Amino acid sequence: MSAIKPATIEDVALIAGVSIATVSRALNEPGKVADSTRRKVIEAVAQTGYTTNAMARNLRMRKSNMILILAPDVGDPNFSNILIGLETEASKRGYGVLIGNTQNDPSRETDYLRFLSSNQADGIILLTGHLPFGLTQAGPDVRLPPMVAVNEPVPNAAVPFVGVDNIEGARTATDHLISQGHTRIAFIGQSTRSAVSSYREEGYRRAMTGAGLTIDPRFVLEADGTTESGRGAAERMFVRDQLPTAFFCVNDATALGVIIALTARGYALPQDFSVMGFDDISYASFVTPSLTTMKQPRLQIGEASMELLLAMLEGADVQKREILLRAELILRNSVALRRPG
Amino acid sequence: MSAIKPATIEDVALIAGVSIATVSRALNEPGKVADSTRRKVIEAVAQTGYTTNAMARNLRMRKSNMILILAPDVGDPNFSNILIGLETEASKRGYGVLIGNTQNDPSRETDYLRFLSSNQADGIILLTGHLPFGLTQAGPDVRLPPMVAVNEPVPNAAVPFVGVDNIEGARTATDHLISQGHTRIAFIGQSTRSAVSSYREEGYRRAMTGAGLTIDPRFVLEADGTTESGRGAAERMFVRDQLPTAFFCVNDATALGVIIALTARGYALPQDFSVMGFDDISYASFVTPSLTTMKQPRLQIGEASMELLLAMLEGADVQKREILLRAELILRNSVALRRPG
DNA sequence: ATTCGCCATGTAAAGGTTTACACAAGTCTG
DNA sequence: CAGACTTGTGTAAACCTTTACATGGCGAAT
Repeated sequence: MSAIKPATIEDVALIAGVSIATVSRALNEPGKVADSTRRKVIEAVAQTGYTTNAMARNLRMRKSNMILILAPDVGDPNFSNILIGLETEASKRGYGVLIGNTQNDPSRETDYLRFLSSNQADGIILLTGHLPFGLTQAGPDVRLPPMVAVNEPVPNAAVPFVGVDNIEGARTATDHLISQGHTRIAFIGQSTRSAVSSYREEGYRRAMTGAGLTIDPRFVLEADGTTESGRGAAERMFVRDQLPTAFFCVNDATALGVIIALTARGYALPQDFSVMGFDDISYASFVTPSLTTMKQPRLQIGEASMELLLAMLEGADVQKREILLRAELILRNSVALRRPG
Repeated sequence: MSAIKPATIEDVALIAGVSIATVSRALNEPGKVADSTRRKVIEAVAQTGYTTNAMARNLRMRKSNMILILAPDVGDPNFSNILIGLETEASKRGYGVLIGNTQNDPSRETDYLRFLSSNQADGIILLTGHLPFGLTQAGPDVRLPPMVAVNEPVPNAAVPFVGVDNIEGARTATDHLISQGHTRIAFIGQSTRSAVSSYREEGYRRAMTGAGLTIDPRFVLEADGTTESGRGAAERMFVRDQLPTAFFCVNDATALGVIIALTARGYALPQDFSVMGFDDISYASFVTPSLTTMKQPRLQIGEASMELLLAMLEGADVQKREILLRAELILRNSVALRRPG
């Protein structure tokens, strides 16, 4: 019974005894068709096992119902739940999700744009923090395809953004350290090159200032966000004569590096030092001591950004919109009351 | 200069002064066209910024150059590097990768099949360990779409499989414990329901038998592969009068549970007990003690499975092929020499 | 000089939809 | 009861390619 060729709309029309136009309408705009004929069509569809050929539909409608996700590293633990959120929301709305792992390689970024130019994707979710190379190349005045930046905003471009409120989150984190009695609090992170990092530093500064604390400039150290950089920064701290009692790190990976360095020096955590991260990556609860951190609402970030992009595709006129979600304080064991000493 | 409508092959033909057929040939089968006209076409393409409309091509060629990846949980840490491998290989060959997060929900599994039936995907990479619900529904004799099972083989179906050699890997792991002087080695895992687990148990048994060791049946405990189940299994062990000196766990999550249970009971690891995992998940090196385990070659698994699927699509007649890759022993700190006592 | 074959190109069909437009048959309205 | 409007359906164009087949020119072989 399984036909070697899949049934087309014509087969259905023939069986139902109507024209192909009516079949199309019966399926897509049921209201525009008489009840009796609609029933005949439905019956014929069931009989043939017809499914509409998406290629033909897409060609005709100039729309693929497909979204391209560009990420520098699909394996990033920060990425997975965002991806689930993106996919869930897209799927709910009948869209498919196409992934592009760019590794920050300009040629790959450009290559993936072919999905757009060849009409295989309707829009882009951008997790790279910059426009794909092929678009920046085209000059500043080129008309951008529908897209939404997630996690990392795109500098100098009117791209709607969805992400966590880094300033507010960093402030909450720092406030937590302050509430535990800490006053000499270091910030480990890189503010010069990464927008995310500079927002988190800003939150740290506001919390410190807000609490009437002064920031010792020697307590603000560069680290590029890797575990290794966190380790190195903590080491550099120990050439100072005065030490902080707490470290607020730009992200969990950095915090992990700091923990490794402090542990290696024989300190007991969190008794001797408190360490705070940001992100709540998947293994934050498994390190020793388990990491007190700010949890990014990744699922919601994914859902919200896809929702925004689909709204744009469906004509909603989103200009320079920005959606900031709150990070949540996760209390674990790497932060403790400052020792009375 | 940016046309409101993208250029079609007809525009190019007009400018180059040839027919659209020649343009198509110049681009797709350069050998079949005179050098001089090919140059004219290339020139015209550059001038118009033409890119071929993939929808039209796909419609005509009945091929989408798109692969659907079905996974129960895209966020699984085991999944990310496989995904990178899949994507890299696909991209290299000009294919796109579509993801479907099924959460083992039959309705979602069925839903994603629409990508196949509507010609939006040419084949499936299956990480779920079972046929998508919509296909099993269709009866056993239904012609399966091109697909490759990864990580978890599909029972009772002629689906080519790519994954790690679990028997050999588990044997290597157990041999390592034996080489450290252990003789009372427990196996924590679930063999009844999961094929992967039963292979790993088989490897464990072969290693034990091969070394002339007997397996105490009380040392083989059920655990469903979660951290919590590992913790529970370890707890149940302690109602016995005799204890093992080493635990080989079906995966790292389980091993982590065992470590947590042992640590909570006040034991020092690895001095008091050795614990071995399997998988080398991303945070295996961050737990305390860091986990000695078998590393799955995830990148290669991803690449090999995509390679196989694409070969099938391009006509290679792969019947019941199986590609098994070797797991690699990763030495860390959760395994030590058995204490002489 | 005829035939053959090859090469480069053009013509037109096919792929499967959606939808603007046309048309016929009712149903209202005045 | 004529005209206007509504409702349901059909016809055919459009979406943009690829490719089977036809054509014409040209060199080689007979």
